[in-house]
Amino acid sequence: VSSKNPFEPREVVGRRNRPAKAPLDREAIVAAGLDLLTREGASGLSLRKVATALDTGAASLYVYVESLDELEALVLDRALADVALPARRRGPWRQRLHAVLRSYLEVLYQRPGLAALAMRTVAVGPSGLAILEALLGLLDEAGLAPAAAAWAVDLVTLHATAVAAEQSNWRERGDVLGPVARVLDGISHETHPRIHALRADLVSGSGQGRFLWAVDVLINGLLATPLPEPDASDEVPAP
Amino acid sequence: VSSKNPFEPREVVGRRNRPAKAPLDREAIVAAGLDLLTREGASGLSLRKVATALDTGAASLYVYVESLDELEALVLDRALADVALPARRRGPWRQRLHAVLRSYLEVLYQRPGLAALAMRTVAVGPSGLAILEALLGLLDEAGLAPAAAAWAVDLVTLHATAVAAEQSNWRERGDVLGPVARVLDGISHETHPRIHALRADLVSGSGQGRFLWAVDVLINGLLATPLPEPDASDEVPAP
DNA sequence: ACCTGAACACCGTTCAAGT
DNA sequence: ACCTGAACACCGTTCAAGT
Repeated sequence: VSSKNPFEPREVVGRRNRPAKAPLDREAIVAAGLDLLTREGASGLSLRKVATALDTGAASLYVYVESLDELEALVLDRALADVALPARRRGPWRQRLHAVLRSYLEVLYQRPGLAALAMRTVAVGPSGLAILEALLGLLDEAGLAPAAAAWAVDLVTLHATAVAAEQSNWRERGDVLGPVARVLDGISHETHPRIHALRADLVSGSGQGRFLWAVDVLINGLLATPLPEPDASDEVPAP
Repeated sequence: VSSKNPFEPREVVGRRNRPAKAPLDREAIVAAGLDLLTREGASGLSLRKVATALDTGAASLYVYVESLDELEALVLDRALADVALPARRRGPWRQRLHAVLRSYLEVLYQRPGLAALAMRTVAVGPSGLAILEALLGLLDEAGLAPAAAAWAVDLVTLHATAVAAEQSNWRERGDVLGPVARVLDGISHETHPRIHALRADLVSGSGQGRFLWAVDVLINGLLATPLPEPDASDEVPAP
């Protein structure tokens, strides 16, 4: 059978038999999810789109993944593998701490929608745990008591995640900060004297500069603030 | 016509003519939205559900509201009207600052889904501006330079919002912190010595206690950290 | 055991048609 | 000017039916 004739019906290879396409697999699902998220943003990570990318139907994914929530947690942890952790214990701890947090921020910021995802998911996969372990080490080097370091690591990662989420949002909608600045410019001195006076300062500075300043605020505050007494009641910690 | 007979067909009042139901109106739409959000959580605030609550179709809302995004911003600001701001300038500023932030946290925390909404919306409505103005005053009392107060107010509200979002999330899913604690308990001392050692401290303390401690960390850090030089480049601020 | 299509119960937004 | 129903292009999840 000479099959050079272009008009002859092409032999339709069953989609299932194409060796190029990896068979369905938890790994492949997570990889496709992260890929879609990176390329299309928050709305790209849906079970239906992941399924389409893998040449199947959404229902088929449920064999490998319990729900969209679980897939999101897996995608987040896979992305967090890219966070650069300090290899050796060299140089000032503050610099290394800055570097880890900046890397974390960047990983979240580079994938639109990933930060929002991190806000609603506790990262306890292998990558998340590695970051946690590294941060605990750095906070120990900083001189924090172990129990304080435990609370501090939460504070510091929550801050970085929130900043990434806020900024990713602005970017995804296109408005960087312009509309806010315009609102602030319209604020009357009579009703809101402080906002009026500070209207420029409120939106000043680059995201990067403000983030690193905030990290220093956190570090300096942590060094200056002891844990509250482990009293049974919920009292205000002593200043 | 004696209409006491219960079997007589009730006179069906045209839905449009019932005086009990307020006519469509931006105010009514926002009120219905906040009501749904409060009672049903994040998934309660949808254009279709608001429309059903107001006895109309989703399309009708577009006369009064540009999009779901705009409705969300309006609902957020209306909810923020409940935040308690200090009436007079009495008592230590730190206590009043704690009180404002705790009230803000509570308002967000009491309406499931509102915190997540606040994470993706800049609150520049009347209520949001009133809170901003009050916080700027308190940070001025604390002794911060005006420009520092401008950045600080952002840092402090972002933190409170993020904490509310994180905790609302846990509550909405039912798992308070148990699953995380179980994961941490399974962490090996060999691979993650610090996480293993601190597995109890990482999840210890009440949300309230941790929040107030974190606020003090922020305040103390702000008092100890000057703004970076307004250099053109994005340098790390001096510690 | 794995995969599938169809169905269910939802979304935001648009638009032609009515009053 | 305001309201409406229907349509469009999506969702996550379930389930009976196939192999």
